[in-house]
Order: sequence, then C-alpha cells, then structure tokens
Amino acid sequence: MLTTRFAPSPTGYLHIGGLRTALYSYLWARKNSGRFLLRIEDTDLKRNSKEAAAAIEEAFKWVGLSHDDEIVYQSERFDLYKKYIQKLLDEKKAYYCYMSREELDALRAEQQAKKERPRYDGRYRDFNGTPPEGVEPVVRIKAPTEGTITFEDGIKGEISFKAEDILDDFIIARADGTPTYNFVVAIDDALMGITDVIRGDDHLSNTPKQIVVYQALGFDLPKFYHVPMILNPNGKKLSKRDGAMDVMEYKRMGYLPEALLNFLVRLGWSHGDQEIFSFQEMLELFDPKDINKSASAYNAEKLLWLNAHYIKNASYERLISELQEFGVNIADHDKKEILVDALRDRAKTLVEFAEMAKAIIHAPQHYDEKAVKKFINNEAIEILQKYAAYIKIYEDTLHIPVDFEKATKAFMEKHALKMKQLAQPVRIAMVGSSVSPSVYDVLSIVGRDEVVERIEKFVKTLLHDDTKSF
RNA sequence: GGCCCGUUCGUCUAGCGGUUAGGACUCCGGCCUCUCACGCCGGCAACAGGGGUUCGAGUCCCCUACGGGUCACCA
Repeated sequence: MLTTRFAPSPTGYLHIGGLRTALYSYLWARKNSGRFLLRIEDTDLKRNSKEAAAAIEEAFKWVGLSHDDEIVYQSERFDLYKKYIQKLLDEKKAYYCYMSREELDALRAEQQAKKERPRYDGRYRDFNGTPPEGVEPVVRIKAPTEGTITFEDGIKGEISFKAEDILDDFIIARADGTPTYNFVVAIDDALMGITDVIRGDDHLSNTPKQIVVYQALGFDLPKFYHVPMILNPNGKKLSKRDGAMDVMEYKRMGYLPEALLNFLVRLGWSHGDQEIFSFQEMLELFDPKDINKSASAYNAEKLLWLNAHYIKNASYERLISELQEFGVNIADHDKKEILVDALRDRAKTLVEFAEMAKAIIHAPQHYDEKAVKKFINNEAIEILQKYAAYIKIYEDTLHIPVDFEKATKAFMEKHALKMKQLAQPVRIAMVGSSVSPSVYDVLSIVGRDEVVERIEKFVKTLLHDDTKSF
C-alpha cells in the first residue's frame, strides 16, 4: 500500500514549509488510498517532543489534515535501533571506532588546511588490535569507497553521487550509544513501510547515506521526491522573521485554512492554469510529478487574494461561526445575512471582516475628523435632521435595504436632493467614517430605530462641538 | 572550497522543437458607483549569458554566470 510520512524534528510548531510537504505527502497518500503517517524525529532528546507533536496535530486539525496510526517517536525506539546496530556489527558491516573527538577534529583541520574534503579516514575500519584506553567508541558503518550511488527522484529525475565524493564511514551510533539521524530515518522509513518519501530538497544530499543504510540492512528503497524549498520574498531561505511562520499564526491573522492550503499547494506545484483548488480537487489532481524543480518565493499578496476569494465564497454559517473567534457575535442578529453579504466582498481577512462588522453593529464612539470636515456643513446638518424626522415617522415597512432605498429616494425627490448630498452625511452618522458598505445595507442592518438615534446623536454632537464651524 | 540541485514577466506559474511566449497575484488606466471594496474591460512586464544540434530552440546538449542546498558523535 502506498504509504507516505511527515517526519519533522520537534521545533515546537509547524511552519508553512513543513505544512506544504505534509500536505503533499497527505494528498499523495489519500489519492492512492494509502496511508499517511506522522513521525517525530527526536533522537537528540533535547526538546519536548510531546508538545511539538501536539502543536503539529493542532495545526493539522485546523487545516483538516489527518494522519493514520499512532505518532511514532524515535526517542521511544532506541532498543529497536540498537538491534540493528548490533546486527551490522555482527555482520561486519559496521565497526567500533576509537578515535577521540580531539583526534577527529585534528584530522579535519589538517584536511581543511590541505583543502581536502573533511572525512573520516577509515583507520579503524579493519582494526583488530587492542582498543585504546579511555575512549568510548562510536559505531561507524562501512560505506562504499568507490562506485556511484544513483536513484530516481520523482521530482528532479535521476541523481547520482560518486561515493568517493560524498561518502565516508559515517557514524550510526554515538559514543553514548544513541543512534544518529541518517541511520534511524532509513530504518524507520523501511519498518513503517514508507513507499514514497516526500521531503524538502535540503535532504537530497542525505539520501545517498540513507541508501547505504538501506542496502546494508537489505531493505527495499522507497521512491524519493525532493521538494524545492520555499524562499522569502528576497529569494533567501525562509526564516521566522519573514512573517509569522507558525501555521497557527495564520489563523490568528484571520486566514481561512482552505486559503492557506490552496496557496501552499500552488506554491511549487501547478495543474495548467488553474489557481483555485478545493480540497477535493487537490485530492483528485495532485501528483508529485507536477511539482516544480526550482525553489519558489513566498508571496504574501497572493495568499491574501486567495483568502479574500474564500471569504467571498464561504457560507453564512461558516463566516458567522468564524467571526465569533474574532469577537463578533451576530448569530442572533436579525440582519446577519445582509451584514455578511455587505462585507464579504470587502474583507481580505477575518480580522478585517470583524473590524468592519463591529463598525456597523456598534454606534460610533467618535467621528472621523477629515470626513466631517469634508462632508458636513450647515446644509448637511439640516438634511440629516429632516431625514431623521422623515425616517422616524415613516410607515412600518423599513426592513431590508430596498425598503430604505425606496423611502430614501422619495425623500430625496421631495427635497430635490442628490444621492451624494445625503449618502456621505448619513454614512458618517452611521459608522463614523466616510467608508462603509452601501448606505442602504448599513441602514437596514442598523435598523430604523437606531438609524434615527445615530443621526440624532451625530447632529447633537455636531451642534455642541464649538471647535468646529460650519 | 568539494559535491548536488536549480534558473520563463517583480512574484506564483503554463509551455513538453514551429505559440503574436498563455494564465494568476501585484501595479497602472477605464467602466460600474452613495464612499470603499467587489466585479468587468484594458495595459505594463519574462525565456540569465554564450556556444552547439536542427530547416527551425524557452523547449535537446555543453560551457559560463548567478542562486540555493549540503558537507557534524544536529535533525
């Protein structure tokens, strides 16, 4: 069965680069009715892996990814790794090396001075004598010293390394007995039945080492797919400083998970000219062979555009429930659909959406000075007073936007007014600024009684403000 | 520095030997209009450079330049 995995080291949170490779792995597995596993690479034991795993699962949950089986923690599998180390030792495919760190450092320095590639010289490879005193040995694997290691990368094509260029007898167990990364990755991928390894291309040069382990242990090789990195807008490696890189930060900034996923799936992968992909479409169309060979830069504007797109097309229920996270509770508002429709085309994030909603729902606490200065004069105040009086006694048919439109047009006709003369003053009275959705929508959402109240309050404020002259 | 990978508008990309090199984001015009958005219409903008192969190269090969990755008892 096709099986993929996501295998992060426990850094404490999931960033978008990780999310993208996780997404690719997930999609490929699900598309093929396979399995998607999660493994925490915590062999160095320095960080809190359980917390890190929880953070990853939280992010997965938010975006809608799910993994199969229990999470595998490498830190809990040391006995297993030891077995394989012993096996290689017994088969003489690995050996103890008694070289001290100091000696190793000295060797490295010497090689660098001669401009040679730093590498272990194999001095204990066939050692039979008495081990030196006081040195806890490391275990090194016998790697080929000549020949070529070639594999077919599902994204980059055939890749080959000359053994002499990149390999030495690398350490598979440290002096304290703990196993090292390239060793355990190969074992776990093999034992977990991973058939397709999809990972960042920073792992490309680890691959030959892992292949050495696969071969020494007699495991079948998986297919490798090395996904190019995501760069920052300056073309440099993406770092935490390039924005809020924790995936959950995007939630706090008001992004919809489907927008983030759409953004990420499309960053480095494409399907013709298509830009918008539903989760279902990703599942149907994703294929790692269509992943680009080159790195791509993070593009915040495109993400924003995608987010705006998904907000525009979200259901009322969805938006209303999302908005609650941002302090806007309109579930019981009698004009909630009108409110949502008035704002969905204007908001790029849920944070903006919430701010705009609040501006309409709550009566303004202050009025934008520039707007007042520009649109309010004595004539405008007079119009507002008349309009308030008119609305106040208008027959009881003012509910939806067209009701207000009809009434307002009659008012304008009666007083020979143009829309421009009325709209801005009313808008300022309603929301405190010269920017808002259509006044008819705002009027409808605010409701007749409060419309009158807000206008009266505004007029009162204007008339009592001695600092302004009209 | 060695090794590996990469290079189409500013950005994400389509292209898979013959195209006026297409789409999307951004930006700039215009339309719509009660403001702001949305939407619609239009515009600016790219094959890193040089050699080959070929009737013909963004597409194939080589070199150069540039960019990235990696060279640990980190993962």
